[in-house]
Amino acid sequence: MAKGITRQRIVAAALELLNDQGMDALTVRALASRLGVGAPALYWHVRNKQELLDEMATFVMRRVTDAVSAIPPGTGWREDVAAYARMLRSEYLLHRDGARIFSGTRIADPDVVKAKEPWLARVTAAGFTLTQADDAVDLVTAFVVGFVIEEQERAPAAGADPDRYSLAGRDAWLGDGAELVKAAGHQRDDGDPRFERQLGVILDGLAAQLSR
Amino acid sequence: MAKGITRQRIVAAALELLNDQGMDALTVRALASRLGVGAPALYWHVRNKQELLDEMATFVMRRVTDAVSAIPPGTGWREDVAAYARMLRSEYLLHRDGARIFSGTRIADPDVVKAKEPWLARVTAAGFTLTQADDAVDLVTAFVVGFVIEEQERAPAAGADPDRYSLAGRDAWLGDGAELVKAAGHQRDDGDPRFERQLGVILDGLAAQLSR
DNA sequence: ACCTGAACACCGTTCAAGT
DNA sequence: ACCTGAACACCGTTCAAGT
Repeated sequence: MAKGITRQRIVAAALELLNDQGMDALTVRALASRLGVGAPALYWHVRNKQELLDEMATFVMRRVTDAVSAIPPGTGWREDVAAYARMLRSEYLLHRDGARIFSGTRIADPDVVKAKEPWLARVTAAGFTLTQADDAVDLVTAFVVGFVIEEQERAPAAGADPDRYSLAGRDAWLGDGAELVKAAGHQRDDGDPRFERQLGVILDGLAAQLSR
Repeated sequence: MAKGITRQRIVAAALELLNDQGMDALTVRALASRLGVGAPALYWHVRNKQELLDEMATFVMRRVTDAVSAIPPGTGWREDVAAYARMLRSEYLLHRDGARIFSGTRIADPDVVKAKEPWLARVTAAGFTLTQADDAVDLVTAFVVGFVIEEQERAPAAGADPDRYSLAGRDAWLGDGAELVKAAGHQRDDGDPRFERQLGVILDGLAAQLSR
């Protein structure tokens, strides 16, 4: 029962392993032993590790597009764009080092790419040109990738220097001057509210394209 | 003359190696042999590879902040923000896999972080709150990181499947339907104009915060 | 068709020992 | 103080051989 390795089971196990142990522990050998086979066995089902990563990213993106597709029509472009951004972020956050690992991989399934179609249809119907709508997806995607990479990087890395992470420690590290930099650090709130504010800026910028 | 290894020389050589050979070839051993020493020698000057990467990223960010600091005052917040975005992108583009490698590293030099001070001063002077200015830096940074990761990923990876990269090949891969997705692919222009358009959206969004 | 065993050519890092 | 030689515990991947 432990055998009968399939592509899907490999991908599922790889995502579990990533969550449990993190990026560095996601090795072909560790993945194989979790599946109860030797490492070379995986190469029967998958060309190489990169193809495995692509498959993992495709799985995650499928969840994003499925969720976005489930949104009822007529909610307005702003909510459509925001929903995509939020789903992408939360799916990345679900997996350790998700943004770092999945960005820059290639979607392996055409259906996942094609899922952009209704999204583009809605946004263009709202008055955007096709190029503007396409830019909007890319802009939001780039923003989320960059945002979550930073977010996950800042995660509690065991054994990190606490002085660099506490506010007082950071102020001391910075030394004299730079009052605005320090004040900004103190006001800074992490996570959802910051994400929502910055996403709001992008949405406002997109809205400005309509009234021109 | 080949000896006398110093932290600076190590970082410089590492950046050269990255440019010449790419991310996967940036190994401690290859770096050491380029410097004419054995691999363990580097561990006298640098704690581990991560510290080396942090130092490389700090070097690159110093070039960005230097360039931004050189901008004469009074050019307006919009140009200040745009200049930062453009400098960050071009410095990343200067190094193979730059965005991927340097994102999620920690700045090692407080002076580089403190260089944000005049930038924050100018942007707040233009009417933004400190939180808005701080958000603006982060938003632009996240966008550039995400954008350039995608941009460098799409670079001519030797031995890639040309059918996935040519427009006709992509259309065939996509199969039937998804006319908007295909049309968007055909209209798509890469590089500078796309970057400028998307940056413009962000700038418009920031401008909207002032008129409220 | 699917998997194992053994091997190849590497990694980052440590540590005693040299100068 | 700075570097070498040798080693440790790993990597991703290949390939003949088994079933």
